[in-house]
Parts: sequence; C-alpha cells; structure tokens
Amino acid sequence: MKLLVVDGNSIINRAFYGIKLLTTKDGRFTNGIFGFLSILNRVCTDVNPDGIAIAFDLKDPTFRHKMYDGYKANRHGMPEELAEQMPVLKELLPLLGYKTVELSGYEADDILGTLSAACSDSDECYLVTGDRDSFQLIKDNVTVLLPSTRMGKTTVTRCTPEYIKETYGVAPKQMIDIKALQGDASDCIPGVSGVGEKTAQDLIQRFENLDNIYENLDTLDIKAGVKQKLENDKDNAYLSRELGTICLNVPIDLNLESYRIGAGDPAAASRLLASLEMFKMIDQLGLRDAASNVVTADSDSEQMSFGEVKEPDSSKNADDVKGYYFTEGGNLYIFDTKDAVLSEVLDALKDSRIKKYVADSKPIYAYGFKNGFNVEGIVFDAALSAYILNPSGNDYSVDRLLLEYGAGSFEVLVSKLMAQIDNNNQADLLALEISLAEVLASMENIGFCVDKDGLIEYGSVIAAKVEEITRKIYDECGFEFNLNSPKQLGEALFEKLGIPAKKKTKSGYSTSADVLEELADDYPVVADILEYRMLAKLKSTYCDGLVNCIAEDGRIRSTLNQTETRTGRISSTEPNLQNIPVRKPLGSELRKFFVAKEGYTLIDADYSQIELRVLAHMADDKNMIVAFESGEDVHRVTASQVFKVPFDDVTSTMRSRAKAVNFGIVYGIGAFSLAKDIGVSRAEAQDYIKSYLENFSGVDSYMKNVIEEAKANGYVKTLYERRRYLPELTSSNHMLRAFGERVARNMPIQGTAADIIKIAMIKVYNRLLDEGLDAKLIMQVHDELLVEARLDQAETVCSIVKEEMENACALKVKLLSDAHIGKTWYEAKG
DNA sequence: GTCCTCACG
DNA sequence: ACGTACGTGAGGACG
Repeated sequence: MKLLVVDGNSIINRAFYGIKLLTTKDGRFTNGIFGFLSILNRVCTDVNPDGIAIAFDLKDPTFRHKMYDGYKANRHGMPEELAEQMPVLKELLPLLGYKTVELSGYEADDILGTLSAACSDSDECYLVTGDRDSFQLIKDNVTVLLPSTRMGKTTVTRCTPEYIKETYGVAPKQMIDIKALQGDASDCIPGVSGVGEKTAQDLIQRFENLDNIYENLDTLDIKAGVKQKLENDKDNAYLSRELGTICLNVPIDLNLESYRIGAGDPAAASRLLASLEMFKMIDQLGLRDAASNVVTADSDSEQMSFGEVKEPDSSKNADDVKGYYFTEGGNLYIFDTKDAVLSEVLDALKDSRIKKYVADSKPIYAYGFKNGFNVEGIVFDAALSAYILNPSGNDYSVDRLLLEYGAGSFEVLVSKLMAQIDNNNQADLLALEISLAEVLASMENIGFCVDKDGLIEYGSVIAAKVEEITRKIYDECGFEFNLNSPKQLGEALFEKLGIPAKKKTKSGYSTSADVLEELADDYPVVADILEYRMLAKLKSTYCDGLVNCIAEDGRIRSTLNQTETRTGRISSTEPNLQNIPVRKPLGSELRKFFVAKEGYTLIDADYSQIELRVLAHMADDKNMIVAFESGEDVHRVTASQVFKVPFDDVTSTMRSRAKAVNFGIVYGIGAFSLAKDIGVSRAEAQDYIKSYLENFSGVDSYMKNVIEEAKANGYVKTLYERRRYLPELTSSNHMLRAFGERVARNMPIQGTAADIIKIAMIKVYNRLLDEGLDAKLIMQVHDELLVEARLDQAETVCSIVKEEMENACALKVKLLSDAHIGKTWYEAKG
C-alpha cells in the first residue's frame, strides 16, 4: 500500500508563512488552509497514494518532558491568524476522506515516525513535512517530501537515502547523531557548544556515531580543541540525541488499511470550502458536482433551479436553459446578459411596469442604448448588491455569488442579497448604484472623441525625443543597455558607473523617480534617465496605447467599472481615461487631442477640495468649517494656523507644506512619510501634525473615533452607508494593523466623496435628459465630470452641471464646482 | 504571473 | 523591531 503521512502542523505553518494573508469577507483568515490544500493536492498528484494520514501535534497541558524542563520552552506560540485556521482544517480533512491522527502528549513527527515504521517492505511510505528532523526516518521505502512554497508556487523535494547521502554524506539514521552534536536552538536542543554544522557533519561522516566518538575519544584523529569541547558537553550530546530521536511507538492505529482514502462527505466539504470562499479549490478537488448538488438541495421551498425557465406565455421544457425567467407575480429575472438572451425579452425591457431583478444591469442598459431605447424597471442588481455588501471581493459574477451565498437559484440569491441590503440599511445606496449603472452605460456607449491624426503626430515627435535622449544616455554611460529594465539600469548606475545607491527593493537597487531625483543634480545622466522615463511612458502608454483604442468613428470607449474599488470610486479600463497626464507641461499636451465632435464643445467641471470638505463635515470640525465658509484658500488658512502666522504672512513654502499635511490627514498620516514628502526632518513633520491636530480638534477626535468604531464593528462606512470591512484591524502584525487604521481613516472620506459625485452624475444625466438638451456626460475622473454639449447650449449646460454638482447633497460646508468650456480637454480644464 | 515603475484623483 | 500615506490601471521586463 502507498501511504502518505502528513505533518499537519508543519505544512500549515509553511503554507501560512509562504502565502500572504487571505481572509474571507467576514474577516476569517484562510491562507494557511488554502496553502495546505494546495500542497496536499500537489503531492497527491505526484504520489497517487492509497492511504492518507494527517498528523497533528497535541500538547498535553499536564505533560512535562521526561528529560529536559527547558525543552521547547521558548518556542513561539503560533499567531492568532494561524491558530484560528487549525480547527477549520481539522474539520475539513475528514470531509475530504482523509484520516487525521493526534494523540495527547505526542507531536506530529512522532506519529510520522510510528506510521513509517509500521510500513512493511512491500509498502511505500511518503512523509510530507517541512521539518528536516524527519530525515532520520528515511529508508528505501520511506521518502520524505519536502514542500516549499514561493510566490504561490509549490515545489516538492523528494528526499531518499541517496539524497541524504549526497547532501550530508551520511546515512539517514546518522542525522540524529549530527543533530546531537550540532544542537538546534529553535528546538532547545543544546548539542555540544562550539560545534556547528560543519564540524558535526565531518565528525559523523568520519566516525559514524556518537558512541563510537565518545568510546574512542582518546585515539581518534580529532583536533585538540574540538576534543575538549566534546568532553565538556558529553552529557548534553547524549541528552540531545535522546531529544532529537523521533518516537517510533506512539500508541495509534497501526493497521494501514484504516488510513485508506475514504469517500468523505463531498457535499459538506464543498459547503465548507464555499464558506471559506475557496471556489477554485472546489474545482481543483473535483467537488464541483457535489457543490451544485449542495446548493440545489439547500435551496428554499421554491423548487426552481438555476437556469430553469418559468415563462407563462410559451411552452418550454425544463432542459431548455435560458438566461431569464418570469415569476408568477410577473417579475422578470435576468441572470445572463448576452444580446441573444436580451433580445427575447425586448418588449419587457421597455416596460417600466415589469420589475426586473438582474445579475448585472450595466450591459442591459447598454443593450438598450445600442438598440435605441431605454431599459426601464430594473429594481435589483445582484452584482451591485454584493459589491455594496462587501466591496473587497474580486468576482461578482452570478456563478460565484450563487456559491458564495449558498443559493440554489438566482431567485434565492436575489432574496438573500436583498435581505442583507435591507438589514444593513443600504437600500438607498443600491438604488443609487442601479441608477448610476444606466449613466455609466450611456457614457461608455457615447465615448470620447479623439483627434487621431494629431495624436499620431504628437507620438512621432515624442518618439524622436525618446531616440535622442536614448543616444545621449548611451553616450554618457559609455555602453548600451535596456533602459526599460530596472534591473539593468540599477546595475548600470550603481555598479558600473559607481553612483551611490540610496535604496533597495527586494530584487535589487531601487531606481524609482524619487531616488533618481535626489541624484539628478549631481549626475547629469540620471536627469536624462528621468527625462527618458517620462518620454517613454508618454509614448508607450499614452500615444501608442490610446491610438490602438480609437474606434472606427474616431471615439475611444473606456470601460467604467462599478464593482472594482474598495472605497466606492469607479475605475476606468481599456483604456484608463482617469490617468491621462496633466501635471507636467509636455504630458498635458495630450489633452489637446481629446476633443468635442464637430459643432460641439466640452464642459469640464471639478469639485473644489471635496475630500477636505467631506472631512470638515464628517468630523464636524468648527474651525475647518469656518475656514471653508471664509472662501479663502484652505491650504493658506491651514498654513496660517499650523505655523501660527497671520494669514497674509503665509509663504509659498508654508502653504505647500500645509497642503501636504492636509493630504496626509486624509490618507491617515505618518510623520515619516510626511517628512519624506516635504523634505523636512521627521521631528519637524511630527510638530506640524501635532500643531494641525491641536488646531483642528474636531478632526483629531474624529480620527480617534473612526478607529474605535471600526474595531467595534469590523467595518467603516460612508455618509451613505457604503461599507468596507477591515479584518486587518485584528491582526497581530503591526504593519498590517497600522495599514487597517489608515484605511479606516481614509475610506469614509474618499468613499463619501465618491458617493457624492455619483449622486451628481445621476442628477446631471437626468437633468440634461429632462431639459431635452443636446449634451451628454462622457467621463468622470473622481472629482471631475466631462460633458460634450452642442455649441449653442454650452453656457446653459455648463451652469446646469455646476449647479447639480453643488447641490448633490447638503453638507455643513458648501460644495463648490469650477466649470469651464473648451474645445479640447486641455482648454476645458481651465 | 509578478515586480517595478509611473500616470491620475 | 519593523517599515512607512489612500485609491486606481497599464506597459515592459523577467522567470
């Protein structure tokens, strides 16, 4: 029989530390379990065992080690993030058909030893563990499989007697003797002090074992110093051998047949895995069928299964899977948005009296726009609901949600999601997002007109500049290399040219702009590289990238993602039109090629300081509210207060530092980063923050409160009830917890600003329609809206956009929008 | 696929 | 002792 014996503790430990922390949406950690299953899966494929035993340590609280009181006394207990995963894993394994073995007072490696010893010559035994102590157990029919996980990839080393001989020059049994001499600090095995890995290996290679060495110490060819050490620590050596010897007679079931892989309970296993949100793992373990059986069996009284059609007007058989169905109440459920499916319910889509419950509304609205009508009556969207319930997911497809919510049919999914939305007081937010989906579909459909010839011409100018600066750099260096390779660039600058390196990344020298900027004054070539970087980026990402995206009709249609960000912002892809250059002169030229079509013009309106205004409101900071009401430049006001100088004496340096502090506050500030950002000492940065928080005491207490609340609730939320869960706050890892705290401070502010501009978009969109204006919203850039309007209506539209943005909501401070008209994005930006 | 870099708010 | 501000997306290099 082929028996696989796994050291459960060792493997989940490896997995835990080899994979970044993963959590489910309600904050349970899962990375150890995930990694364990990946490794188990991997070795099972390799070995194809008949039986599997998974061994765990089980400490006996009253147990004292027979020989040595200090034994393992200083071993770190496992972190809470891992400890909580252990019982879940132990619950899961039997469901997969694998037997777990643990016995009070014994460690997993003793169980490995015992089972490997129980194997006869005709059996094959594979021990899966990350612990090299197990090497002593290796025999012709006992192999240790040593997995290592790096960057999510698992490699397994097969350790046979030959492998041990090659690596250590001894037989597996002698590994005990080596360790007896060498010791092992992490296991509190003392060894012989002064004897390390090399000496221990050499002694055992030459003299076989401990007894032989000590019995013949006088006659053996050993250096006098080493001999002395051996003599001094003889007791420790023998004690260490005792401690390091794995026990081979743990009183457990030795009948190998009882470890044969069983049927387990696939349905329960897949249910548990689904609750851990390991959907890929369900497939990998071949439990997909069981999973769908589960959800069907689980589904509520309603007998309809996923895909079944209940359409009263037409005869359909149950096998005829469609992407929609009508319920008895006349409501329409749409869980597939392919055009062919939508075409079958075309009339229903236009009928506002028919309530629609859909998996994903944006493509349905888009279908309407492409076919010249408005879709009416969408009252529910599963993807948007799930996103509102938890924006930290990566997949809001209906298949995934059915599994995640344990729903057997789309209808059941809808009712589960709706119940949670109501429970969270998020129904208004859902309505907002559904309205927004229509706006986004319209924006995507319309697109942004681009001057293709102009953009291509600009591209060739940039290309010439790239070539020129490339030649100059090669000249200055005296050799050529790939300037796009950070690795080659680092080696060129910091090794070949001998420029002092400032910072390192995991894989070499950092060559990021902030590092290079510090060197640019002293080394002209570094300044040229920065120039090259800027030009190369403009060429590849913007010129070439954007030209490739221009449709036949001369317009670019970006995709606006509504379920992507953790804060409630939208994102833009293929291409991203939310990061078109603007900060530097040459880059901002690009915006001259984003134009209005013939006879039309652009209106660009952006909120003034929306995040700080939101902060003033949410923190109810009287001082900051007054600052905004004064209508003065808020950064100047901040500077005047933080630096305690009269308003008119604020210098430009003071203003820019105060501006950085304002940003920092919104981001969850740290003195170190603020100092780096504005180039002052850390102590000075700390003073600024202190002074800021003394002046803006409302902000100070708000920031403290928001973290308290986040810890109490497990999430933070915006003014409009948008949530973000923060499992990081319970982490024992300082870095991670600090990150969670910064996010807790930032998300309500960034998220509320996102909510507000979404409201504004809906209002602008509807107002333009209601007033019958020939003007369309075409883009949003977080605090900025772009409208394409017919020339003669530009002034009207401009004031409407400004007005709707400013009246999107009533905060304790006014909202201000600056709106401008221009033929191009460059001009309209003002 | 992951890292590094850099564009935006 | 540790590493260092929030949120995104894209392109190129490299294994």
